[in-house]
Amino acid sequence: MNDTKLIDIASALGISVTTVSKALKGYTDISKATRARVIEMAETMNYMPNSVAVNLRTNETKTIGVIIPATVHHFFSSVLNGILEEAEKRGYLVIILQSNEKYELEKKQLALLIQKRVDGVLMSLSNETDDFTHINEAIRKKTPVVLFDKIAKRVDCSKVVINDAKAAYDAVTYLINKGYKRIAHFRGSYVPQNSIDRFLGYKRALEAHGIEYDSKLVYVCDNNTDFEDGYENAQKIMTENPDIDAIFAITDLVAIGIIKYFNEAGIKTPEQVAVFGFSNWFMSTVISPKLTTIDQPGFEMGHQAVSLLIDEIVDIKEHRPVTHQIIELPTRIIERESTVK
Amino acid sequence: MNDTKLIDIASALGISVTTVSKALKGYTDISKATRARVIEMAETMNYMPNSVAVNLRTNETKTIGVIIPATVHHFFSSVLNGILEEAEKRGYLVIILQSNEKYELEKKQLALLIQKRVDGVLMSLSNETDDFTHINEAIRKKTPVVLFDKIAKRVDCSKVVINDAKAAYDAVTYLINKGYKRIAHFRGSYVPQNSIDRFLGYKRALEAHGIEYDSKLVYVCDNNTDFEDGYENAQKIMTENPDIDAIFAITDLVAIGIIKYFNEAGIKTPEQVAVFGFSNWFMSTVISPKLTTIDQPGFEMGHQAVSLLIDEIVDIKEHRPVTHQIIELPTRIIERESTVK
DNA sequence: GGTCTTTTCGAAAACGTTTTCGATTTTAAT
DNA sequence: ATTAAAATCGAAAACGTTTTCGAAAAGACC
Repeated sequence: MNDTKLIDIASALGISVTTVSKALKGYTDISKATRARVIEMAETMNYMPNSVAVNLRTNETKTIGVIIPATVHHFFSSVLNGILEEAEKRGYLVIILQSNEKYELEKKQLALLIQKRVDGVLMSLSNETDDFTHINEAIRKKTPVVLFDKIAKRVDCSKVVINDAKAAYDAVTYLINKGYKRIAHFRGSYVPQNSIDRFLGYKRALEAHGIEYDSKLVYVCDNNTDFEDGYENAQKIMTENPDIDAIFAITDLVAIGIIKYFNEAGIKTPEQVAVFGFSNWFMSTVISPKLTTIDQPGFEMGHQAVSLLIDEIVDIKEHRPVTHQIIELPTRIIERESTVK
Repeated sequence: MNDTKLIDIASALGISVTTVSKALKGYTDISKATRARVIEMAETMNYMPNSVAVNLRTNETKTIGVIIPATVHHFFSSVLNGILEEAEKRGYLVIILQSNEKYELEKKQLALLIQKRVDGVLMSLSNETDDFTHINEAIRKKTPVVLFDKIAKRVDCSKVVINDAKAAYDAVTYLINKGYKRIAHFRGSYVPQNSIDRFLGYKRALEAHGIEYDSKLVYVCDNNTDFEDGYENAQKIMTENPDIDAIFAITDLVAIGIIKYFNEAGIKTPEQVAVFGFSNWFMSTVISPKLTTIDQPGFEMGHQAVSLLIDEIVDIKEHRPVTHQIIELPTRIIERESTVK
């Protein structure tokens, strides 16, 4: 009920709060004897330091903020798990905020986190964000920021990403090597960097292997209900371009929508049309046929992002020079049934 | 870089910090004129109150803690979204912790949150938790706790739940009415209340409709990898009890594991064996056949839990008597393909 | 102009720690 | 025994607010 404070221990022992504080924190100018007494008394009185007071005095909160653009789902839930695990390991708490892909909200939330005196913030940008002064402002105020997944190249801070263009290039190259020739792409909307990069990777892979790029084979999935998008566009493409033999989808969810339509329409996967996903979401092993996809290491991304951030926090604290790193996590092709005849 | 504080505004204006503070907080004993000057100066100096100092002085942090037992996935991601949305709306930040179904961790994390001086905590219990003194202790220390989903009946606090027993009863009754006679149950482990209640609902529905309960038809899924559990137990039950005609699974994920095995083994769903899930997880519409399930309103649950918690926080703050409520959210059967021949 | 009320402001304490710096005591050295 | 060095402790300031309470100034009234 009534928390015990330093002064309670002090008066119970007839010594000063200074001595109690020092004893508890292991200062060397306290005798073994009194330290032992303090520690024991602290235990019996069930003392727990008041974090808020400590925060005020030490000017650090052992808390980091996280801003993610979308609802906690699929890929971001993996990232979040990685973040939570690593933060816990390093003794930090994490405050989560969702910007819902809105720039204004993202900006407001970042300000809120700084006001809360978090020691650093992790963020993945909203689709709308094309002005980065709020982030630069945070960095200028000595609140370290590290960006992950949806980043801004122009912001000078640490980042952890995958190479979307390369991953997409690899995927399409894989399909070409497997003998597929008329490869469609179900892309995302036009703004986010990921969507653009994956599209570019697709296009370059085609061109690099002497296959002419045909814009009619690119369908846009931008309803934010990836699954439905995949389903409907699959239906559409099979009437408009029935001669395709493979689809590279921007997301596993889109791919699963495609497969579902194919299953219902009696279109054989991969015999008639192969399907390639992106992310290696858990469900891709459950669907039939199992989905070939790109493994996007969300958990690892969360891990690394926290690690980078906390390293920077302690560097700043100890007045060491900070160095910004860009970690590019490797992706790899997970070959399953949806592309092997 | 260097944040402006009250004293900066004060000295810029040649007045006291007291006056500045009061002006900013709308105290009535400050003249219109000086208030205007203060507010303007605060704006131009870009003043933002130091939350930590405010927290210390006011003894509240406008922050709530959330402890969930499992990794942010499936059902809990919906709850989390509901929590985040409602907390944002009411001006609270949220700190997330995962207990990984471990009692010791849950206990430690609760203590951590209290030490951090969160204004309240939301928790869903770990599977291991059968001692509730840590929770009672928190409540005794005037940190309100509200339990959701995986609750303990014996703890005196607000709760938001579904009626697991009734939902399960309804599900099994539905199966019986559909003509299924030999209905198995894939249950969860023995400790969590949900698991118990769903099992009891299953058993009661059988008995209420003149079907003898057969303990051999109950399989336990307690590996925390629900999907695999479903898959393996499906394999097992078809050799041990090949005469079943339906399975009521404790979770959509278990159900999906079952369906996956059936699909691979050539067992027709629902013709040979019907499958009934629980939660109405998004993926249940993607699997073939689409899964009949119970809709469990996770998002709404998060909403209500936050609402209850914050109401209690302000009641305590204003010294009003607190009243504990138990909100039971309605569930409903979502009929899909896995149970209709 | 004097009294009384209202308006407007600020000094100071408080929240619970941490840390500097000096004071006192003990031990070591001669 | 004297002095120097080491060990042990505590007073006080500081972190940035909020809020109480009293004081001063201004306005109202006769």
